[in-house]
Amino acid sequence: MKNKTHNLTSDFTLEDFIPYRLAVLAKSVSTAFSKTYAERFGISIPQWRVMAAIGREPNCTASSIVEHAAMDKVQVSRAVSGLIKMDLLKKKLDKKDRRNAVLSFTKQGQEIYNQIVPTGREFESRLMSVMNEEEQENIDKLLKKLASQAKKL
Amino acid sequence: MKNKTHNLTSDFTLEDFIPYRLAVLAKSVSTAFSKTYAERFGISIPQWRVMAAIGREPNCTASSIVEHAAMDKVQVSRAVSGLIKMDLLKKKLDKKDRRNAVLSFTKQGQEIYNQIVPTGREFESRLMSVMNEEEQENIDKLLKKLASQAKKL
DNA sequence: TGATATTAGTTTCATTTGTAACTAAATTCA
DNA sequence: TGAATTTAGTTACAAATGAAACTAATATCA
Repeated sequence: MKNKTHNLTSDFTLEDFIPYRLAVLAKSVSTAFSKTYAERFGISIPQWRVMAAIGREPNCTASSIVEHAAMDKVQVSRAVSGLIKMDLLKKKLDKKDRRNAVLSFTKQGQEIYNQIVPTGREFESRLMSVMNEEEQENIDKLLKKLASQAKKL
Repeated sequence: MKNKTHNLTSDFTLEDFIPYRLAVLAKSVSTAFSKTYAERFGISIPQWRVMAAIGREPNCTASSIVEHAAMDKVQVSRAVSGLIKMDLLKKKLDKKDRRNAVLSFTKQGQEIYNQIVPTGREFESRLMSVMNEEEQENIDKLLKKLASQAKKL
């Protein structure tokens, strides 16, 4: 590992800077991944997340998606309304508390979800295929550490 | 490591999905990092990258920034023009080839750069402080592998 | 030479995203 | 009860981003 203890501005290299590297990597992964489904299914990245969240927890509310998909309520609202227009989702008001809207797949939406998940898994496994088992365990652990630390900063 | 070999959609969890985890982590790191300089210096993330690139290679052109900062030419153009308005950068046309504009810091810009780099280093080292030396070497190596693989997908 | 293509960078316009204000329903509690 | 607050979700407006068209300068080569 390079010595990174400096007092001045000498030798500062963007390419080695972790926040920059994470941003570039995440963007490159997201872009490549979205190409595996964007034109095929006509959905965006936030819509993919919403589909995944509903697949995991059918009949959930938008608030539950906010909690599980790292999106704010505006993003969820927009993604959901797009998916409803595409007839992939339906929503019905909870009779007990009419603020809550319960979300579920339409028949079509369920079919697309069933195709989307294996596509995602395959992409992930191709991405991870450059690492052996031990390395995969390591990256899992290290990303967790970083994520937890990032939230504190 | 969890078994991720499935045929169907059972047990698909967004929280465990690497493309998602990278996106969430990168965003959380970027947001936290930009808070260390955004209001203090009044610059945006793309502007930070441009400052870093020029600090590394003074008197470079916008095209050189495109190559070293993972930004497209529109982003660079906009960031540069903002920094010029703020009087942190100046640009002069190359007499030999008047398409090229050579970029350099103003006195003010150099001063801000001199503060910005230690701030970035400090942020990075706080972020990385949750990992020991070996783990830091590992994450460096694994992010490189992932970045290289992502470009191929 | 001069028509065509390439390169550097900017501008324009459409889409996306973020922030704040808003509606509607339910809850709290004096 | 009923006024004030909270919660769920939407809408509206501003700022950021992306894609494509554009300007200006240089290079290519018939």
